Amino acid sequence: MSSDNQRVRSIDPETLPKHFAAIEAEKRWDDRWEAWGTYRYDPTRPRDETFVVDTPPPTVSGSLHIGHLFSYSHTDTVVRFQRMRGRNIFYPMGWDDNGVPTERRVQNYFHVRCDPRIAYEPNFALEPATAKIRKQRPREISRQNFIELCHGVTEEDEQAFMEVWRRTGLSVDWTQTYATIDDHCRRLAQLSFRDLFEKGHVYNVDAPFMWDVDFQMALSQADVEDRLQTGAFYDIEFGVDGQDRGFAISTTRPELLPACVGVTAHPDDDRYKNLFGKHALTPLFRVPVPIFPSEVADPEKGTGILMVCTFGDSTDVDWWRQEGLALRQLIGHDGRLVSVEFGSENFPSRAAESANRYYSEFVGKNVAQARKVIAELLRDPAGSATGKGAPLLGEPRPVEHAVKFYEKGDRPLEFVQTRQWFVRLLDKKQALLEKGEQIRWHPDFMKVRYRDWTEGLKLDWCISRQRYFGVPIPVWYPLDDDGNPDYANPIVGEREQLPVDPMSDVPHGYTAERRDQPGGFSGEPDIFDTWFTSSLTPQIGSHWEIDDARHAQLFPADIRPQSHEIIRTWAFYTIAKALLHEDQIPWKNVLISGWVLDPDRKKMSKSAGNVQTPLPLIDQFTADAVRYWASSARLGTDTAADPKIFKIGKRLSTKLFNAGKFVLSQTADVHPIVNELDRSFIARLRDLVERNTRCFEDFQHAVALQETESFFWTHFTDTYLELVKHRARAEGAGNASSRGSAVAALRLGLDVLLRQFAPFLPYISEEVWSWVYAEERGERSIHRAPWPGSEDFRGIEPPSSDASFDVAVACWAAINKSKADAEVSMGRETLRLTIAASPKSLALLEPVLSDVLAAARCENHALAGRPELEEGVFEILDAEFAPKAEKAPR
RNA sequence: UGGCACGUAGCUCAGUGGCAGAGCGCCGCCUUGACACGGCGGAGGUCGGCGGUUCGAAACCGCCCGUGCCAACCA
Repeated sequence: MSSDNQRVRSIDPETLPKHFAAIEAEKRWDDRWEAWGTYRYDPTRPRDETFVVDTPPPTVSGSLHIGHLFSYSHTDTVVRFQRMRGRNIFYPMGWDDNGVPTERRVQNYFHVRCDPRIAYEPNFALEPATAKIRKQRPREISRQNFIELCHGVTEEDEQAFMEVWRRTGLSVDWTQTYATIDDHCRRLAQLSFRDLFEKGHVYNVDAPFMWDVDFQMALSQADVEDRLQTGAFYDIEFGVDGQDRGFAISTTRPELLPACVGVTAHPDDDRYKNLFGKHALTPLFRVPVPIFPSEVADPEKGTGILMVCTFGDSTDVDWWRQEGLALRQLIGHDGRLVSVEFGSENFPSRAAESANRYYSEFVGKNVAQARKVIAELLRDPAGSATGKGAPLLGEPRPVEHAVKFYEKGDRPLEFVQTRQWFVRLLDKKQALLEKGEQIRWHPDFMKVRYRDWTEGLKLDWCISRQRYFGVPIPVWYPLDDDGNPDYANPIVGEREQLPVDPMSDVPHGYTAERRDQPGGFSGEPDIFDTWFTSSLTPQIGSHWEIDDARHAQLFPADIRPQSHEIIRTWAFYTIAKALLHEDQIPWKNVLISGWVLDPDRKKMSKSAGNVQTPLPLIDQFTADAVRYWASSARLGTDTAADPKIFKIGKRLSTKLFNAGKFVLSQTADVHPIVNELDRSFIARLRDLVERNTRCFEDFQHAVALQETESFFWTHFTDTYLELVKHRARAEGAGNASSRGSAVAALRLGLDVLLRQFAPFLPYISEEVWSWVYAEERGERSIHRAPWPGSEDFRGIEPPSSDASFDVAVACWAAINKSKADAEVSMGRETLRLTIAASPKSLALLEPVLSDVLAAARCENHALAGRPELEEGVFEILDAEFAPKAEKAPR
């Protein structure tokens, strides 16, 4: 070797540890990436170079589980690919701390209750409640002070969450972090409300609406789920007012009998036709109620005729509206029956005295208790509306039926008349559906969930919640001279004034003294539905209404990753907001990750008690290994948390470590890639890169991982590397070219494969990259290195035959099989053998034969043409292997 | 009740019209100089069932069965 030739940069394998010390390396790289600003967003670069992620803000009360890690890993894989393609990545993290879970935690932790009427107390601080304090009544504090306590508690959680994300290797730009309760987000949410108000998309109305009696708050359609419950049909005999006859209705809610306001049956039902226009008389309470026909009544169900109450379900509300029925609200906000006076104007009765006697047994009871009471009373013949015996006919018949519940609630919803704020959506279904079509959904079929939900929308979006920890609705109401609020003319906070808390801040044009005074103003005590803020995450990142230039850079986002169970909430509301504010789509692509299942294929969830937390898994298997498992799942596919898969990932990263050690410890002169086998390997590598690039562009990361892993194992370590390792080590002046070609191809192979793996296995790929490539390529982090492309293969001649690589591998495998059959090690020297194959195959073998023979350690060989053998098939004849050496020379 | 997805080797899953695949597990062998946290070789499948389209179906169509999810079913 002449001394003026340039040597490749190599490592001394002795300087590397025997095994990859993952935990140490993960920490080291996390620190360096942070110090280097590897994942920092650059606001000076143009939009078309920027890739924007609308990150899901995890709820910070509670803890992250492996399902979070799963879907966030998918996002990170996409992001790392795009970064290597040169895109300027905007990848923030958000914390969702609004909502009921945080509220409950703070109430318990400090033993406090929020009362929004109380004034803010500056410099307020509390210690966690002691046992002694807990025995006293909870301390009542202002909303702003309550929010500050929530902040304190959530900050600890945020730190813990950030630690998990860092150890997962998420390439988040932590300088862009937001929290849904912080000033910025409250301002954005209130700006959103103001914009919707100005555009006429929001309204408030006092009307019956879905209500959870435990949380004592209104709900939106998306908060509600059906649960199958066992109930019972009660057949109850009603009288006909002024006549001596009766009929039987069927109901599952007999306790609402005192709230009965009407009776209805199908207009074509011959049994009841003659009753329409007359009045029925309820048993026990003897209230006359109108009997009217309704198409909605099902003659097949129950007795075919039913009572309409205030309010058993949403159909009752419809009838109440359509028929102009009376309103007899018995169920209070707390779910207990309120006191009423039969014989009064709104509760007429033909027997007020007995009605009040009966009803006195209901007052203060909850629904379940009231049902028991009425079940007994209905057995009393004295209560009959017809005088023909007990009102209850027969025994209640058990029935399974769907009942609406708040998804976080324990008792069925009631319909209660309250004043709430709404966003008008029902008139915008078509536009919402069109926006859904403009967004690309991955996998595509998830779009159906959005479409079904949107088409099935029955109610406008109720956005007011009777809670404290959240974003206040920025509204005050003028009070007239009698002190009554003018809800039709609310005062909305001015843009520059936001964020405001109307319970402590004062509207423009008023002074604080005029709060709750006649002629003054009154603040809205409610807060927004948590989705009202969460639906703005793209705008929160882009600083909509605050920084127009930044908004133009970052909106709409490129991707929205999320899970499928919140398509009807988070995705739906975000699309709605972008539509209402700017007639835009909020993002170009939605990436839906599946659920993580436990080893028994059950959904992993807190309520099921089968959750796994990420850190122990990372400690045990390494972050790369856990990410490998996550990345191996396609979008939308539910996936079991399987230790077997983590182990495969760990094995892969070990293999990369070892292969890297081998390849980069080879020494040789810098030399072009010229040998046939080397060129055919590089041609294969080039195909891989092209396929993977297409996969990533189409969000098929799992396919890219599978392809890369399979190539790495099947075409690199198990074959190519074994076939050329002898040539790569061959000393001697005559070997400089072939040796240099082998080393160059090995190094290019490793280089490209590391970069193919980098989005999935950020730590091990960075580690191996740092040994040589970082300096050699002038890119200190692989995660900022360019994604491989044609420039990596420039100047390398294609192989003379596309088949060279396969032929070499097939021939070598045939020799290996003969060794396996002879039960000798693969490394055993082969004294002689005959390679039989078709003449064509032998011709193809010729340019790579020397590498095959070297790998087989074969000293003497013969070739035998066998036209009958299929092309590419090799048979080994007359193989003779050296006897086992006593001991290896080294 | 409707919609969507899924059903392929013992397990976990790839495979969108052309010879049924991978990893794990299993069996046998090999300590070779990157790696025993390794390597080589092997066994193992009627692709849920039935019918259809096609020269050809695991794949496309229809029906059925099973599993999961979503939505509905509230008198």
